[in-house]
Parts: sequence; C-alpha cells; structure tokens
Amino acid sequence: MSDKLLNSSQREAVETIKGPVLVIAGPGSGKTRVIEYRVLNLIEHGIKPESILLLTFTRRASAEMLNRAAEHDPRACKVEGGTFHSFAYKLLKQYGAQIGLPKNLIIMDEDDAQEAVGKIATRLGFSGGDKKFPQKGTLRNIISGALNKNLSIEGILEKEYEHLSQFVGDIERVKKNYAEYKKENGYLDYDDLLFYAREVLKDEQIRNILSQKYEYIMVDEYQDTNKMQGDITYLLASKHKNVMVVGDDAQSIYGFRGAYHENIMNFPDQFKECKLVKLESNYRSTQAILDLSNSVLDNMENKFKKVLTAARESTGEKPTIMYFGDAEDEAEWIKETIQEAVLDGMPFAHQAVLFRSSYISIPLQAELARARIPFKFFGGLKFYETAHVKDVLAHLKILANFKDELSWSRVLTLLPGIGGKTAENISSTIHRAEDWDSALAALDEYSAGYKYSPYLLDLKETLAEAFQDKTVSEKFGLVADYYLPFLKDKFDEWPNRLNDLEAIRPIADNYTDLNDLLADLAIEIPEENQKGKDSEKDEEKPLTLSTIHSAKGLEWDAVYLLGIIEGILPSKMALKSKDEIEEERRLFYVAITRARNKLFLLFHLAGNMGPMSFNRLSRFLDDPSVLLSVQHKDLSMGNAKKKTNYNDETDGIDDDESVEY
DNA sequence: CCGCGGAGTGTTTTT
DNA sequence: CACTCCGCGG
Repeated sequence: MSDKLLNSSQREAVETIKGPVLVIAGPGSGKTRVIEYRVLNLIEHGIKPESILLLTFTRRASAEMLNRAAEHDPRACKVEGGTFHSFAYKLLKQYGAQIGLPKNLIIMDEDDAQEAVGKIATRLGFSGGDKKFPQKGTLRNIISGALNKNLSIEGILEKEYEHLSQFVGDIERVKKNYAEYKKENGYLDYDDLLFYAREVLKDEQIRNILSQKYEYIMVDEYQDTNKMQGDITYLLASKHKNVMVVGDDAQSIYGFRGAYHENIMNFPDQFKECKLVKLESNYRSTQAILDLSNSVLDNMENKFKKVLTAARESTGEKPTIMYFGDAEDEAEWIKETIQEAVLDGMPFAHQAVLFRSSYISIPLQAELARARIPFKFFGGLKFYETAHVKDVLAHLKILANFKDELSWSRVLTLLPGIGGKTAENISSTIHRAEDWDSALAALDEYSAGYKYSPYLLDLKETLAEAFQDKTVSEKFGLVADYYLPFLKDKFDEWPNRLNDLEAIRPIADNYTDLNDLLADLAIEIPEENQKGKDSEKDEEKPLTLSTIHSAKGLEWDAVYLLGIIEGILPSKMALKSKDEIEEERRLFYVAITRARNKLFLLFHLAGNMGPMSFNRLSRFLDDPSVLLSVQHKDLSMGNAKKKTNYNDETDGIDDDESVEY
C-alpha cells in the first residue's frame, strides 16, 4: 500500500499489527503520517475500524488524522477518536452508574471548580479574616496538582508551595469537603473524568468488555499524558497488549499540568515485549534550522537520545536573532517582513508568530490590526470562558439540571438586589426540590415582597418557557434574548461581547441534546466555523498568532518567535526549579522546530518594568554551539555599544529578566 | 445583606 | 493595567 511513501522506521511502526509499540518521533518526522497509515493498514488487515481507539491531545488532532486516512479508505471514519477527557466522559456515561456515579453528570470547567472550592473554603470558615489562607485559585491548583502529579497534599505543598505548608491540615479538609460536595451534586471536574474512568477500568468485568471492544489502542503525544492517563492506557491494553504510543520526550511541555514523563519512560517496562521505533528523519525543516534544534537538544537532559537529520536537500538560511529597541519597533518589522514575504509568494497562512505567553503579543496585535492584516489567535482565554458566555451557559445548565447549584448562583446574582448570600438561600431551597416543576415552584417563596422579586419572576418565566419541548437552538435563543439587558448593563463594550454570543448560536444549532452541547463546550470545543475549511485557498487564509503550547504539532514556512528574553522564555514563573527551566527549554525546542524554511528569533531591549529596565537575551541562546547556529541582526539604535550587553554575564544574576539601572 | 469604590495584587502554559 | 478582594455605607 504505502511503501513508497514511508521510510523504513515509519514502515516498521505502520506494519506492526499485534503487540506493544513505542514510537519516539522527533519533530517533523512524519508521525501523523505513521498514525494515518497504521489505521489504514489495520483496516486493510481486516480489523474492524470500530475496534480501533485513537486517543489524542486535542479533538482537532484526531479529526485531522482520521480524515486524512478516510480519504484513502472511508471506513477510517468509524475509528473511535478523541481526547482522553472525551473518551472518559463517554465511558462514564455508560458505566458510571456501576461505580456509584449519578445518572446525570455535570461537567465543571476550571472556573466552576474554583468557584466550588472557594465556596467550601468559606463554609469551613477559612477564607475570612484568617491570616494568609490561600485563595480559591491556588487551592484548586493545589488539590488538582496533587491528584495529577500523584502526590499527597503534603507532598505538593513541600514541592511547590512551601510557604503554605502550615495549612496542610486545613487544605486536606477543603479537599475532602470538595470531593463530597461534588458527589452530592453530581459534579465532575476535569480530574474526576480521568479519575473515575480509571476506576471504571479497574473493574475487571468492565475492563474485559472494553478490551474486547477496543482491540487496538493508539495514543498520540504520550509524553504529555499524566499518571491517570497512563494508567488508563495501561488498563485498556493490559489484556491484549495491542497498543502503540507515540511521543517525544524532548517535546514534553505539559509538566505544569501533571504530565508524567515516567509514562513514556516506563512503557518498555510495563510492556516487556515492546518494540521501540525511532523516527529521526526530519521532513520539515532545512538543515540550518535543524542544526540549531540539535544544539538545543544537546543541552537538554533528555533520555531517548536522538539526532535530527534533514531529509530535505537545501541547507537553507541560518536562523536569525533580531535585536530591536522596543516591542513597537519589533512589531513594525514583523509586519513589514510578513507583508514582503506575501509579495514573494508566501501567503499569510504559511507564516506564524509564536510566543510563550499571550500578553507579549499585544503590541503586535495592535500593529497588525492597524495594517489590516488578518490573523487568527490561538491560546489564552477562549471565548466560551469569558464572563458573558458563561452567564448564558449557566441558564442552559439549569435547564439541563435544575440542581446545578453553581449555575443557579451565577444566574441569580445577575439580578439586582441578589448577592451571594441570597443566591445561596434560594438555591438551597431549590436543591431540596424533587423535580423541575417543584424547583420552579420553590421560587415563588421569593417572588413577592423583595426588591428583586419582579426580576425573579421574569427569570422564572424565561426558564419555564425554555424548558418546554424546544430545540437546543430555540432554548439558546430564548436565554440569549433574556440575557441581553443584563449584558448591556454589565459591560460597556457589550456589542463585542454580543458577537461572542452570536458565535455560539450556530454551534448550538448542531445539537439535539442540550447535555451533549454543554459537555462538549466543557471538554472538547466544537470546531468553530467549519465553513470554507477546504474550499478556501491558502492565499485567503489568515496569519497565525499562537502560544507555543497551542502550536504543538503544527508547522509553517516562516516562524517568528517572539520574546527570546530572560523572564519571558524561560518564563520568570518557571525559574524556581531546574525541572521547570528544562520544560521551558523544551518549549523553546518545540517553537523552533515548527519552522520549515525561515526562522526569526526576536529580542527587544526595552523591559516592561518601567522606562529604565532592560531585557537580557534568553539563557537558551547562551551556549557556544547554539550561537554558532544563528546569525545576528541588530536593528536597535546605537547597536555597537549595547550589543556587548546582551550576553553580559558580569552582573552575575542569571535569574532576573530585567536589570534596572 | 447588597453593591460600590478603593486599594492592592500579581502577571504562563490548558484538557 | 486588569482583575480581585476587602471594607464600608446604605
């Protein structure tokens, strides 16, 4: 079938049907193609597509691979693909009851989880005037981090929050109460999805059913899975051992979220007869870009040793470090360079600007907007995480589950005269109701005599109507209309926000079940505007601006990497430990290996700590062989003098991004 | 008990 | 510089 299109290592991975395989796939080594062709190969060997399970990091990734495979063989569409979280949700819908979960599962997003944790801390009397008890966001991070990183509360405090060690006992109580609270209310946070999925799989009977159903397991981006995901993979495959995991330890960038590199390290121990395949030929980048990548790789403490070699002929141009005076000059230069490249035949869609954190792209965004250059932004706050969208969704969540206390609280506090306390009173009354009708009836108790009563009646009416036998899209319409006056009142720039709400409407139209819509919005975002996906020509597609995290797995002809600056990459938040700095280095590696032909590393001198602060070049460039692989171009003013400063080690501080004079 | 306004805080990455 | 928290007045 695919012989001509694959090299020998790729073919080995593709053609292995039975047994465990670990594929270590360097960037640009054709790993997507391997998965695509392996799916095809399995199907060609008579394996039912429904018995193949492909777990990936994002929905987009699995859809892309399966769509490509389906172009060769339409049966590939029937392969089951998705993220661990969506797969877990599916398992729990079917088997949750057997481990004591309620029928109706409500998925909490990160915001809900924080809200709930905060509520519990308050109830326990911790958050009040008490000294320095951590706030809800930190609490949630501690609790989640402990679970994801397989640590006790004490352990994680010791490692990451030493200053909070005095609160171990209290935080443990919050954790326990939070767990009970979720159980009572039927809530599942992101961690619970994985946790309970693993619980389900621990049941031998269910596990047997599932290993019969999914006979071939494939997992992509295995280096970024956490302990629970690793366990799930193991349990799913433990019986038949037909499991292929693909990953690259050098590209592990989700340690902060609990990615557990032991998963990939221990895979050969878990599956003794495992076949190890390394993909080291790089089909993406020029040798010049790979030289830099290899130097960065050399500085890494990674485990599966590898060297990237270019399959492409031309050596290409050395990556360039660009030096600017300030972010505005830099933005202007990027804008002009991108425009010139377009004139030279490299459309916007083939270029991307990458960065460690969203905020450093703000000056550029302004510049691009001024120049009317169309761009698409990836990373940062998603529109469905914004306050106004969550407001509307809260109403829908109530329709889906009238006991959803967090949503009631959100909906009620919108009303003038209702604050946290009143909302809690009302929602606890509702919580005692048996069904929807009595829940609404419970509102009557408050429907007269209070300042907020007329508003409450209005709310009740809207909800009652939307609850009727209506389509998801009608429900959405009713709620959105009801919400409009609140939107206008709450936000000065409401027209923008109205656009966001309008953007949900077409998504809602695609659903017949409200629960599915809500679950998908929380776990796997439905692709926005599918329209014109392929019909659109590259020339008409926009430029990409993306965080490095969101750029994983993608590639462009030209990449502009913003902020090669101490404190930005590596982030100043990550300077506490060696491990975190190493993760930043891998992030740098991921960024530069996205580029096919041209790579620019951008530095600007003016710091953001005031007019007298100056940036220093990122430590990741500070290595002889790394420096040999790049060229320099200085566009800052009076460059000759300042240039010596960039690598100035004499002040001896290597963990400070800005030096004040 | 609500909600306003002032003060303070802290600023990453995401399923 | 945006958002959150806190304290106070109504």
